[in-house]
This record gives sequence, C-alpha cells and structure tokens, in this order.
Amino acid sequence: MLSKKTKYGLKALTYLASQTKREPVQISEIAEHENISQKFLESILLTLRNTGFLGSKKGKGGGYYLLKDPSEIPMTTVIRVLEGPIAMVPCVSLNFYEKCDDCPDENKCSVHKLMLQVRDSVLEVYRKNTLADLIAG
Amino acid sequence: MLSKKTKYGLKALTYLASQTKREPVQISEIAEHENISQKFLESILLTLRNTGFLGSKKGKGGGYYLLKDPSEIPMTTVIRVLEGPIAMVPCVSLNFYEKCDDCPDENKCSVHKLMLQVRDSVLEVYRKNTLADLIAG
DNA sequence: GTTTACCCTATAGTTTTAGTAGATTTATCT
DNA sequence: AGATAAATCTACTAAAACTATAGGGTAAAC
Repeated sequence: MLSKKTKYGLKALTYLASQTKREPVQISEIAEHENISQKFLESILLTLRNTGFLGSKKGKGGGYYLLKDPSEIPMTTVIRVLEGPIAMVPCVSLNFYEKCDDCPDENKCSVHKLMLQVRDSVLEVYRKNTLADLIAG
Repeated sequence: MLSKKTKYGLKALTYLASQTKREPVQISEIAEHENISQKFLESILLTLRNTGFLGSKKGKGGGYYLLKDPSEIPMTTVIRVLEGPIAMVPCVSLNFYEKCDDCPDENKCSVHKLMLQVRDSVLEVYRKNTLADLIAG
C-alpha cells in the first residue's frame, strides 16, 4: 500500500506543477484544495524541500514552489524520497540494498527471483513518468 | 515492502513445490529449512490451507502438501491471499476497489493515473509467473 | 499415547498519521 | 522604526494500526 504521505506528497507536487504562475503557494491552499490535513502536509512539504524538490519562502506572500521543471522530475526520485525503496524486498533494491538474513543464497531464492521482475517492471513505469506526465490530460 | 508473512508463505510454497514426492511435509521441517519462526509459519500455512492452496494431515506422518500442480498456481492468487491487494491504492484495485474519500474525481487524479500503470505492470508479472516458474532453474 | 496440525489469545515493537505548542522569518501597515 | 500579521519551521507527543512473534491448550490421526 502507498502511504498517505506519498499520496499527499504527489498530489501537492501535482498541484504546484499545475500552477500557471510559478509563485509561492501557501500550505493552507494546497491542503484545502487536495483535502489534506494541513499539519501533515506541512511535514511532507518540508521533506520535499529538504530533498531539493521544492523551494520555500517565509512570511506574507510566502509558500512553496517547484525548483525544477515538472518534466525533469521523474517519479523514481519522488517515490524514493516519499515512500522509500521501490523494491519490495531489500535484497533486490538498487538504492537500498540489504542482504536477507534468512536467505543463504539469493540466486536460489524464489522470492528474490519474483521480486526482481516486479522491481524492474515498476521501475520502468516510474522512470517514464515525470511530474509533467501526471498533469497532462 | 513485502511483509514477512508473504515472503515466508512464498518460500514455504516453493519448498513444498520442490518436493519430489507429494507427501505431507511437517511445519517444523519447512520452518527449519527456510529459517522461519515455526509459530509464525504455522499461521501462514493455515491461511494457505483455508484458501485452498494446501491440504493438511494430522498426526504422525502428517503435514502440509500442495493441492494443485505448481504450474496452475499463478502468483496473482498467492499474493492476493497473503499480501492483500496488488494495487498500491484501493481506487485502482480490481479485487478490492474502494473510492478515495479525499478525491472528488478519480479520472483527474494524478496518483490514480500513475498507480493504474503500476498496477498493470505488476499484475502482468504476477500473471505470467506460476509457482512452477519460481522453482525452475 | 504420541505426534502432529489446529485454534485462541496476548504482546512487544514498529510505522503511520496525525495533533499541539511555540519559534522564526518576512511583508506590510501605522 | 516599530508593531502586527502572515507564513514557514521545529520539536515533541500521541493515538491508532499493523507486524511479527510467543504461549498454551485442543483435536485428530496413527
């Protein structure tokens, strides 16, 4: 299951990307428009800012804004920041690899074999979708 | 992340499928061979039995055994029983559909659009992989 | 009567999803 | 310049849900 954090984060990014003007948008506006708890969204936007996706401005007229063009934000990067590893088991993760402690030999592991395929196919979807693709249509 | 329940369940099924003789295998044997907590595995095998994948026999010489040929057990069915919905959000789930309460229009939802693609691509992997495919090689 | 699956309960631990309280920065108004 | 309001930022807390187990007893088969 996708966490609400990721879901809300994606919606917020989409909302920011669909703005005609690239001016700061307040948390409250995003929260209201996307039906998200404002305080929860606050922490999500903060991590998106700390990871280089968003810029922010304090005080009156402040808010959050995209730092890059939506077409240059692939879903792989967003998902990894919000949801964590794309792989369903650490032993097939590209960026978060970890050996299973119960598994003596990965190459003979059925779960490993299956989840490699799942990872590859999901990765392909995330790679070919940028933020721009999500707002199109 | 894949739950350990699913991981262990898959490993247990694989172990049963790789048996040369189709005779009951004890929980303890599976648990030991696959490095799984026996008590935990017990409950997993029980759900696999209650959902029609395994048969069981009590008493001496008892244990669990596959009810079908491994080539007739697609991963879609196994994953749905052990892990739950394959879709990452209920609003794109085929078997566990639920409307998002925060989303006024699914067709305009960026998360929906993205997760539809993810679902389709994962589904394809699970559909083409049967238990027999996992033990081959 | 021994061996095995079956069933029920509890529980520690972690993760998720927030809520609360206040501090800090910026813009604007007087 | 100073006050005020508007916004982000930071930290702490907490309820709820889920995960992964353990324990103990029951029932069936041999």
